[in-house]
Amino acid sequence: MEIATKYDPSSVEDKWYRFWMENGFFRSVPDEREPYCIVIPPPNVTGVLHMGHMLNNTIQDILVRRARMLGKNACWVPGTDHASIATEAKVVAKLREQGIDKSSLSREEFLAHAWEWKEKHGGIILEQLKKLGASCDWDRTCFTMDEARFETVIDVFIDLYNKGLIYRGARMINWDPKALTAVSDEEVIYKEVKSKLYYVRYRIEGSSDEWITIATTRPETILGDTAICVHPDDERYANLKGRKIHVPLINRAVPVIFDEYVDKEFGTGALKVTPAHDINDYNLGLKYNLEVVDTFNPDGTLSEAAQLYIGENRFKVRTKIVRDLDTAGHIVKIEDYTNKVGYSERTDEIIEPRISVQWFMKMKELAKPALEVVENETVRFHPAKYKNMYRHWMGNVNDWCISRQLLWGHRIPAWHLPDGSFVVAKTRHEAFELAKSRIPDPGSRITIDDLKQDEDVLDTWFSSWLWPISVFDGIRHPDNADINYYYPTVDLVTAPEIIFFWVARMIMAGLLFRNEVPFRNVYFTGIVRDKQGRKMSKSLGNSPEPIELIGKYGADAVRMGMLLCSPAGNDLLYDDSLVEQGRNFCNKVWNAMRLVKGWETDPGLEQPKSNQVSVEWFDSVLNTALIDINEQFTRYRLSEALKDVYKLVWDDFCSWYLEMIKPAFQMPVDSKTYDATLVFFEKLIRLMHPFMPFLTEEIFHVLHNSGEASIMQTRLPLSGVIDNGLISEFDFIRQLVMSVRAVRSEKNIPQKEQIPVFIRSENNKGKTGHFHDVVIKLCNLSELQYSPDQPESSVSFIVGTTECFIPLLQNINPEEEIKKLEEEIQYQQGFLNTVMKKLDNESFVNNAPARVVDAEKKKKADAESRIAVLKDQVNTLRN
RNA sequence: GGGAGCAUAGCUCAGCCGGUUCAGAGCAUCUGCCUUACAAGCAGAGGGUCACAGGUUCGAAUCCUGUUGCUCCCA
Repeated sequence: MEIATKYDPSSVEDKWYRFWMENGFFRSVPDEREPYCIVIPPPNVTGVLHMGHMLNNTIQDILVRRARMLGKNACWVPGTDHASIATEAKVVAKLREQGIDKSSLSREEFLAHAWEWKEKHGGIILEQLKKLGASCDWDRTCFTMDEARFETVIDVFIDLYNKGLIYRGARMINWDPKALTAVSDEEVIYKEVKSKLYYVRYRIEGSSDEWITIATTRPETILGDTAICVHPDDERYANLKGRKIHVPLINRAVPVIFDEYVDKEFGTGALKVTPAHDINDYNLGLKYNLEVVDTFNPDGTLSEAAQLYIGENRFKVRTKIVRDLDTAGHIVKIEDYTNKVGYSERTDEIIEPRISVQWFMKMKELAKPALEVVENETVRFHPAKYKNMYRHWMGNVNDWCISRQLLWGHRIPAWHLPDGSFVVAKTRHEAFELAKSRIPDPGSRITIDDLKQDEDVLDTWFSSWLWPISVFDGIRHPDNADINYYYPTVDLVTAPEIIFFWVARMIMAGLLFRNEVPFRNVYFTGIVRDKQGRKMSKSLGNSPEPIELIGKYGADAVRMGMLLCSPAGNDLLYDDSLVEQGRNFCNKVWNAMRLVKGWETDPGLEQPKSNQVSVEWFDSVLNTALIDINEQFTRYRLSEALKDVYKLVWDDFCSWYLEMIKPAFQMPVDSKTYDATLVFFEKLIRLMHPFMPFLTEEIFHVLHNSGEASIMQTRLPLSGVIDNGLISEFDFIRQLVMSVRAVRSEKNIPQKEQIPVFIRSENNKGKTGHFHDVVIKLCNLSELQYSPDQPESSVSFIVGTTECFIPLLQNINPEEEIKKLEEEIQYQQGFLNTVMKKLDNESFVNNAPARVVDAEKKKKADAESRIAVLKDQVNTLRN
C-alpha cells in the first residue's frame, strides 16, 4: 500500500468525525462507572467561532477525551446562550436592513423574528466546534431559552422572590442609552479618556457679586444640580453656612451641604451635587434628603425637567451649555483632564448613571459560602492566583441588577395590578389567584385581564448561573438520574474575565439549590492575542478565521498550536508559526508510521542484543514520561504535558529509538523488535489522542485495520517498570554519539563516510556495553575499539571523563586543536576554581548537607581528571 | 485611589520546599546536508550580569526589603 509522504488532514478529519458520531462514541448515560463531566461555557447564539473559543474548547476536549480513556464515563454537555443584548441588537439591525423599525412591532412579532433568526444562525457555532473535533454529547445540546431552561429560570426567579432574595426597587443603575436598558456593574467597561475640567462659578444668593466656583467634567448635568457640597473643615467655605446658591442659567436656589466626602484638594474643593446623574451624588442626595431632578430622557437627550435644551443629545448640550455659560460669565477656566468613563460592554455607548425601578438580587448572603468553598479549595482555581481576585470581589459585592429593558430573554414573571402593586407567579392564572387572595375585600373588582405582566426580561447571566444544574434539568426535577450522577461536574474551563459574571454566580447557585459546588476545578485560559499582544478583534482584523485555519493546517495542528504556548492563565500570543509547528509534528508522526509500516519481519531472525537493549531502554523512557505527563495533568499544566509528549515522540522515539533499531535498507527486522515497536507506537498514539484525535485515529486504523473499533475506546497507557540504570547508561551513549557527530560536522566528514572511533581504556573494558552496536550504527563507524593508547594523528574529545579518539588522515591542524584544547582547559580550570572555593570554605563544608559536599567533591575530582587528560592531549600534539 | 500579578536567550515561557556541571526548553537565527520515513526533514553551532539596589545565608534566578518598568482587576 502506498502511503503519502505528507499527512493530509483534510482527507481524514470529516471521515473520523462522522465515524465517531455514527457510533455514538460521545454519548454518555449514567452507569456504574465514575462520572466525568464538563459543561461547555455556552457560546452566544449570535457568535461565530473565534480563536478564544478554539483555545477554550480544545482544552475541554483534551480533558474529556483523556477522562474517557481513563475509563471514566465522560460527558461534555454542549449548548448555546441566548445572549439577550447581543442577539436583540443583531435582530434589530437585520430588521432595519429590511426597513422594519423595532418599535413598529408588537412584542410577539419581534420575538417571532428573533426566534427565526436564532433557528437560522444559532447552530453555526456548534457545527464549527465539530470541525475542531469536539467530543460533546450532542444529544444533550441545550439552549438557555429552550423549554426546560426557560421554565427553570422562571421557577428560580419565583423561588428567590418568595425567599426574599429578589426585590424590586428604585436604585441608581448603569443605563445604556443606546440599547435603552439597564446593565449590571460587570457590563460596564471603564476607559481612560481625555476630557476637560470646567470651572464654573455659581452666584451666592443674596449678593450680586459673591460667587462660588466648582469644577466639573459634566457641565450638561448642571441643570440637575440640587446642592453644592464642600468639606466641613474647609475654611474657604465656612462662611457659606445657611446660604443658598443659584444654579446658573436656570437660577434654581440650592442649599450648601457640608460633607467629608468632598476632596478639598480636587478642583476648587467645592462640588456640585446632581443626585439624578451620579452615583456618589445620589448617595449624598439620600443622606441629605436632596431633591432629585432627572434632566435626561432614557435615550440620553435632555428632558423637560432640564428646562433648557430639551430633546437635544447630552454631548451636544455639553458644547452648547459651555458656550452659554461663558456668554453669561460663568466659566472661570477650562483645564485638560484625563478621567475614566464607563462604556457599555455591548454597545460601546457611554453609560449614564440613572435612577430607575429595577429588579435586584441580594448578593451578600450568597457570597459568603461561595467565597468559603474557594478559600478551602472545595473548588480549586488553576492557576491559584485568581483566588485573590475572587476574594477581593466577593468581599465587595453589590446587589445584582437582574432586569433588562429588552424583549429577547426570560420575561419576568411579575404581574402588575391596577393599584400599582404586583404579584409574582408563573402564569397569568396563578397570578390572578394570588392577587385575589391578597385583596382583603373579595368584592373588589379586578379581572384576570387587569393583570399586566412586567415588560422586562432577565439578565442573560440569570440563566447562565444555573447552567451546570439546568442542563440536567436539576431545578425542575431535583432528584433525576442525570443530575444525581453528573453533578457536581469536575472541570470548568473558562476565561478569567467572566470570573464574577459567571463562575462566582454558578458557585452561588450550586450551593443555594443543590447545597453542593457546581465543579471541582476551574481552569482559566488566557486571552488569545496577536503577535503584538493586541486583543483579537474584528475591527483590527487581526484574527485568523478558525475554520480556514483548520482547512489549511488541520484540526490537530491547530489544537496543538493553540495549546503549545498557553500555560493556564497566561495570555497566548498567537502566531501561525505555532500551528505550523503542530502541523509539522503531525507529519512527523505520520512518517514514523510510514517507516514502521514499511518494515518486513523475518520470523527466523534472532533479536540482536543491541535491539533488545534499545527496546528495554525506550520502555523505561516511555514509562518515565508517562508518570511525568500524568503529573502535569493532575496539576492542570496541559501545555507542559503536550510539550513532554512532543519531546517523547519526536526526540526519544523518532530521533533515537527508531534510528537505533531501524534495519538497513530493504532488510527485515526481527519480529521481537518489530512487535515491541508496534506496542510502543500504539501506546504513543493513545497518549497523543486527547491532543490530536484525528491523526491518532487514522494511524490506529492503519496500524491494525481496526474496523469498527476506535482509539477512543482504548485506555491510556499505564506506566511500568523503569530501569534508571539503563537510562543513565544511555545518557553516556547519547553524549558519545553527539560528540562524534559534532566532530564530523566540524571536520566536514560526510555522514556516509565510515570512520573508526577509539575509546581510551586501560584494561580494554568497554563503556558502551550492550549499546556497542548501537553506537556503531548511529555514528556510522567502521570500528569502535578500546585501547590504552591514543592512535597516531587523531582528534580527541571527552565524554564525561572518558577520552575518545578519531584517527584522521587529513584535516588535522595541530595549532587549532591545541587552541581548542586550551580554551577547554581554561573553562575547566575556572569551573574547578569555583568548586575549590566552596570546598575551601570551612563553613560550607561544616554546614552544608553531606550530599551536597560529596557532590562538590565529585565535581572537583572529575574536573581535575579532565584537566589532566586535556593537558596530556596538548603535550601529545606538541610533540 | 484600593488590590493583585509579572520582569530569565531575539520571541514565548519552564525553573515547585535555596545546593544536580544551574543558567534550561521550544520557536527563531547561523552552518553543513535532498543520508531510501519525514526538507513540514537530518546533523551541528552561537546566544542570557536571571530588571535594578540592598539584605538574610556556608550558598540566592529561587527567600526578605526597597526602586524602576509593564500587565490585569476593582472604584
